[in-house]
Amino acid sequence: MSEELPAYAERVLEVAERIPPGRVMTYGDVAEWLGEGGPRQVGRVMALYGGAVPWWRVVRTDGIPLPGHERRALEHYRAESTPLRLTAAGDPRLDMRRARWDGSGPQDGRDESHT
DNA sequence: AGCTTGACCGACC
DNA sequence: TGGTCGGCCAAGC
Repeated sequence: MSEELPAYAERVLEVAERIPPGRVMTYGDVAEWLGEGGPRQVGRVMALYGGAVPWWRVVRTDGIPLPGHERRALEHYRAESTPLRLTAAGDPRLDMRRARWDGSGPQDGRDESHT
């Protein structure tokens, strides 16, 4: 029989669902936490099957909202109180320093050092 | 078997 | 802040 969902993809989605609200992980973080594959592989999985999980919590390291879904993503970020930051150009980007979640330990740490 | 592409990343300027 | 470059790994052609 054939698997509709590759085992690797299943693991990636599992991690994505594990990310607590108000927090995000980068593609690279997911790959590293998973211990296999790379950012691009994670990105591929998200592109294909990401619709079934909180895809807006998996982002690029630069914190730029997913192109093409910015509106949807920003709505979620606002609802989850995800740390955002406004650029000089006025573009909303994720405040990665505060929003990034390494996946280890409890989901806190939104307050560390200031600026 | 070789080249291109992609929901990437880090270094550099 | 933003553009370029090299590296990365798997899928498609």
